[in-house]
Amino acid sequence: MITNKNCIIRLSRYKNSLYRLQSLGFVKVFSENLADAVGVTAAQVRKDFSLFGISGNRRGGYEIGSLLEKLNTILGKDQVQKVVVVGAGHLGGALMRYNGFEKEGIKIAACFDIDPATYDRASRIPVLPIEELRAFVKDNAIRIGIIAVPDVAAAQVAEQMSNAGIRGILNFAPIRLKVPEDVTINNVNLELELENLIYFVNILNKTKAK
Amino acid sequence: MITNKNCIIRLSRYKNSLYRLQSLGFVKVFSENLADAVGVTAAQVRKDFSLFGISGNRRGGYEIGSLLEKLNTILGKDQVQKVVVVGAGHLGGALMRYNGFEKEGIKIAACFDIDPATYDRASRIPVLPIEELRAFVKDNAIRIGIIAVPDVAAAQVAEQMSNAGIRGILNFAPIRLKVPEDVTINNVNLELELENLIYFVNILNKTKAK
DNA sequence: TAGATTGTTAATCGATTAACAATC
DNA sequence: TAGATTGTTAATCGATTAACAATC
Repeated sequence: MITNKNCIIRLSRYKNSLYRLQSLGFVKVFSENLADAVGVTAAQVRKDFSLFGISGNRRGGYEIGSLLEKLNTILGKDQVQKVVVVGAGHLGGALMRYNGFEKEGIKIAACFDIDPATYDRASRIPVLPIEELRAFVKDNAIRIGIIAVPDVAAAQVAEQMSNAGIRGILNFAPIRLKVPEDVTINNVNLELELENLIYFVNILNKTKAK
Repeated sequence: MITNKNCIIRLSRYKNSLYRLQSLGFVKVFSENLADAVGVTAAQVRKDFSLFGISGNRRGGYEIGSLLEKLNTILGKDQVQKVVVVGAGHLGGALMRYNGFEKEGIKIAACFDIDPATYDRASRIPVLPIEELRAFVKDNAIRIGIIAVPDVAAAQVAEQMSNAGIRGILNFAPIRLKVPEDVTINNVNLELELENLIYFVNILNKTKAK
């Protein structure tokens, strides 16, 4: 329905800010407050909400509890989301051990690799042969996968994921993946992010020097 | 001068595609070719170039070699960029061992942490006490830092970086950092990326079900 | 009621694209 | 020259913001 990525990212931010406000004891919030907390305009907040049919109370603002419920439903946070990681290298390992996902209702169900030395079925998060990806994804109704393999292997992994039934891919490999159009890809390209920072640091430095 | 992040990201993509084309033996390229390779329109390519005063040859397109030179200068790739990492945990460790940075001319010069158990001055990339950050950054004229610490520590690290003279921060902690306006921040928020994927997977699924 | 805030429409802004004169 | 491609202006598109009538 709504396909603007920035808008959805803002919904996530509203949600996070609302939890903070709630933990501070607030029960209601005005678009103005929330806008300040997230760093957007009040009009943006109201517009975003109206896009999703979320309405408040003219004069009384929004009730945080019910607002959070609606946002959580929209964002699919009403159930734990299971994801798989492919690539048990340094990055894959870091992701498996990262505990920030849990509190967001995201669970890494398993990791897959081609190297038998990495396999570990007894681990809290099992590391399995890539050949088992398809069956595992089907059996566990997984729809999200994370690609944490070297760039030369990424295209093939994306295809395997797509064939297995995965419909959303978080890709850490610095290459552009081709997938069917019903598969969504979010890229995290660290080289690109750093290169970008370098540019802005350089021009701001030059501008100052003038 | 130009402050549109998307535009700079496209320059990086042009650069990467041009290297590929060059390695295939091409010497010249038309805006149309490059646009296809990167997935934008030919008008976008020409517009981006003209924004940076890059001109080609009417009728003859652009000469890849000199184009790459100009892009590399704009993107600061004419010299190795040294960066520091703060946080020697799983993510920091993965970044230190990631070898994709080197071929992009990005060198992690050192890592810093508060936990003495992580310190290792003899390592290829030394792991040092956070107290030494400031001196190290000054001595090595570092301007880019990566935050790979838990979210509760991120704000303080950002301030230490900023005070030490760092002007660009790649932040992996899922919180919004406040820094002086001459410091550029790029955020990599994995929870947000996954949450975003979940949304799009869910709605595409629902749309199909209709 | 009077006053404040929402919900939505219209205006603005910025980025992308189309079109075409300039020109190699 | 004739033809193809650039460089740039104008048109389009989409997203953000301002404004204000509706209303609690």
